[in-house]
Amino acid sequence: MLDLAILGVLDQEPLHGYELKKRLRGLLGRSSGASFGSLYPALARLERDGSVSAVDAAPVTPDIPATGALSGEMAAFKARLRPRVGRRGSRGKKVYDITDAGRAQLQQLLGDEPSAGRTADGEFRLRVAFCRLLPPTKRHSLFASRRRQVAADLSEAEARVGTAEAEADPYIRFLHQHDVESLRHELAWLDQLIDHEPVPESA
Amino acid sequence: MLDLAILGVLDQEPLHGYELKKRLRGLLGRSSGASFGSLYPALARLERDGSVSAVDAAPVTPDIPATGALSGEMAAFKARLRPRVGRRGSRGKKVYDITDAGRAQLQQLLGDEPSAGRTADGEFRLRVAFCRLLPPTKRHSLFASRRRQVAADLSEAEARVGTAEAEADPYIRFLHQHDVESLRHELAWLDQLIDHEPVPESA
DNA sequence: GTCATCATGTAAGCCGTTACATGATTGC
DNA sequence: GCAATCATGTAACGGCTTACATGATGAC
Repeated sequence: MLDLAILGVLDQEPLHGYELKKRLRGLLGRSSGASFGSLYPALARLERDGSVSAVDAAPVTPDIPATGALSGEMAAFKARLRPRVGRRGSRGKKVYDITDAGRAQLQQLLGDEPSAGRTADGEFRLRVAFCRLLPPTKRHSLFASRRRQVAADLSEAEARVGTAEAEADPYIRFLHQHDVESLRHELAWLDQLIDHEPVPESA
Repeated sequence: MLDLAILGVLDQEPLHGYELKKRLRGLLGRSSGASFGSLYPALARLERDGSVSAVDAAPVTPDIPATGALSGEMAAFKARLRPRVGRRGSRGKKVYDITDAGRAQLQQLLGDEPSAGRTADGEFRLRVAFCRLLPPTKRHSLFASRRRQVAADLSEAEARVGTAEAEADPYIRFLHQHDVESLRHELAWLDQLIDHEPVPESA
């Protein structure tokens, strides 16, 4: 799943690991911010497999041709001149870019049916995030399948409200109530997503 | 975390593993339904540690004294007589009950501060579910700390809406929009929880 | 009698977190 | 110069899932 996330993000824009991690946090959405301990090994592996290629970010400033021995000081000088541009000195950073093989792998990861049952929460997020890469049919079936799952979960959750233990304990009741509301909200959101799609005639 | 869940559930009622798993599914809420592969070893460990005690559910029917060699058939016979009482034949089931040591451990697990950062989603659920076991002060600080976290997450999520990538891709936009709404909803829910509490004068 | 469900367990292996180790850059 | 942040990695360890193995019970 990390592979999917990495390839999907790099497909938009080449990035180095540290920056990638920040993007991933936004995508995987709180809770699961892939840690360095998993991210870097994953990048290394993807590089070995040829799915991404790493280039050591330019050790000299790109704008000005190297002036011999001064280039190092020049970089520092320039950095001091424009402190808030966001572009920090780039020595030592490894910028990763997706390769054709990587794009193929990404397509394959996205295409693989989520094996029927219970697609992990985070995985669905990812698939939605990279929806643009999917053909409309797959997109639709992704949403539909998720909708079924959420609807089923909602039924279960509704059944739990009004149970003996829910009646007895106000905190449990709060919990179940929140579950129901969240699921209803997610269902409505999914319907929005589905309605937004240009419906494919053949499902 | 599994320990916490198991002890908390058993604190309400002795159960065998299979039934326990079902309860756990309701508590941990979709996604994470502890599997047998983790549940049974956990129960075994808790038993070794003396936190729970297991009794093999009565191998002979309790109502009728064992009639020698016939007891086995008797159980089957009785089960056939009342098929829908819910009490199924109980041969081989191990019913686990929490011990005093277990209750102490449960209190300790609940009492341990969630170490500041990012209490996993599921852990918060559990702590809420077992709130009744907490003194009001701890309860309040649990809610307050969670509220801070969610509020922070909400800020981040709001910041992501209207970003370049969000503008470019409708699916990303949907995702971020949903994040914001969900977090707002959770915040409102937390406020309900907090308001519901008899406010302790000294925080 | 056979199939689904109930019920309990073991073993292998993935996946990821935590902790550790290192070093450049920048702000003060 | 010093601390904070940026940046990249390694190693150990842990927990959970998956798959496997087994058997009783109940419905049809």
